[in-house]
Amino acid sequence: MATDDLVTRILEALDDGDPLPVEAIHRLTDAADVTEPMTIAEVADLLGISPHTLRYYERAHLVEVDRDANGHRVYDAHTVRRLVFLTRMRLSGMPMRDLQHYIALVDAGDDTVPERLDMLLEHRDIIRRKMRELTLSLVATEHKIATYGGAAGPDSRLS
Amino acid sequence: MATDDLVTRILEALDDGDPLPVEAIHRLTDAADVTEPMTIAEVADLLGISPHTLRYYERAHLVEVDRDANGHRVYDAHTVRRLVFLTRMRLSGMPMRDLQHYIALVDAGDDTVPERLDMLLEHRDIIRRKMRELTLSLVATEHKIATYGGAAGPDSRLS
DNA sequence: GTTTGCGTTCGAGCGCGCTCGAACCCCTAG
DNA sequence: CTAGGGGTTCGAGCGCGCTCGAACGCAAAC
Repeated sequence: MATDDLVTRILEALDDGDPLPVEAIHRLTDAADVTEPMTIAEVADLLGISPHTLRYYERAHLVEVDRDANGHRVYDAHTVRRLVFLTRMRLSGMPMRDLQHYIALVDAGDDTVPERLDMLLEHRDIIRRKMRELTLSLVATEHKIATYGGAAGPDSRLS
Repeated sequence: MATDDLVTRILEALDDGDPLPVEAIHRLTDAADVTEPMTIAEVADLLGISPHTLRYYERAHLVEVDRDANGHRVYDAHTVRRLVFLTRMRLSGMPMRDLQHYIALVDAGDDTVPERLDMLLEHRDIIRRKMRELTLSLVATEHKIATYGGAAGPDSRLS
């Protein structure tokens, strides 16, 4: 139900033409139902990042990952969910430093929930700000496209 | 009139709560009426970047800037407008490489308009994609905020 | 039995976009 | 006269987030 709600809101938010939100939505929903342990290649594929990066995240103490008898990494559902979260935060620009801090708080127990909440609120504002900046750039870009595409008027040499 | 149109569309686009689009809109509109030559400090201030970065952009051949009798940079309206454009493109993630290419095309004359248009179209798509990614991250972040803020349920230890 | 493929660890390297420091110059104010 | 403030050039350095290569291990396929 929570997932349904999420997807609904996402679909509402994606009012523009839809080149490829599909993959992203898959990442969101599919990841939620992960139940089987996964290999590094599978997780990398799911998240759209490289195995190198996954190992790097582990070295950075963002996740702990068990090994099988051969010493190969085994990603359980909990770890995968954390990685989905981390990947999304990275994608929206949260620095590694902050994620390391956040994860340290998570691992430190429930007492740190207020601070985590603060971080999330701040990050939410940062995302909103970025979206505003992008909107501005988008409008400017579209304006320039219209200028070039329509009448290549006196503005054409401005930039 | 073009500016009015732009601002109108920007205001429409900014439907969310408005912490600080003001400064950005100022950058857009104010920059359009630049008529006096400016110093490097003034331009840096206008664009919200450092004089160091402005010199760096010049070294990278994104702009050419005249000097006064003392060898100090003098930014004319044309150059400032180009820098406004460049800054916006940088802010929306266009790499230096691409901007260098774009500017080379601009300086190469009108024959390159189609290629420039292609670049702009591609960049527009990239911006849209980024906005979709940000939307997803925003929804996820808000969801987590709601979870933490409301009932710190069984999800609280997930991440 | 050897090749192929996927994994491991470790440390080094890289590309990007600035960012800075040093040494210098010129103008103006006190 | 001198001190301060803002500018100049040049090259080097940095922080970030990966990204890669080397050397190795194990296991299934031929």
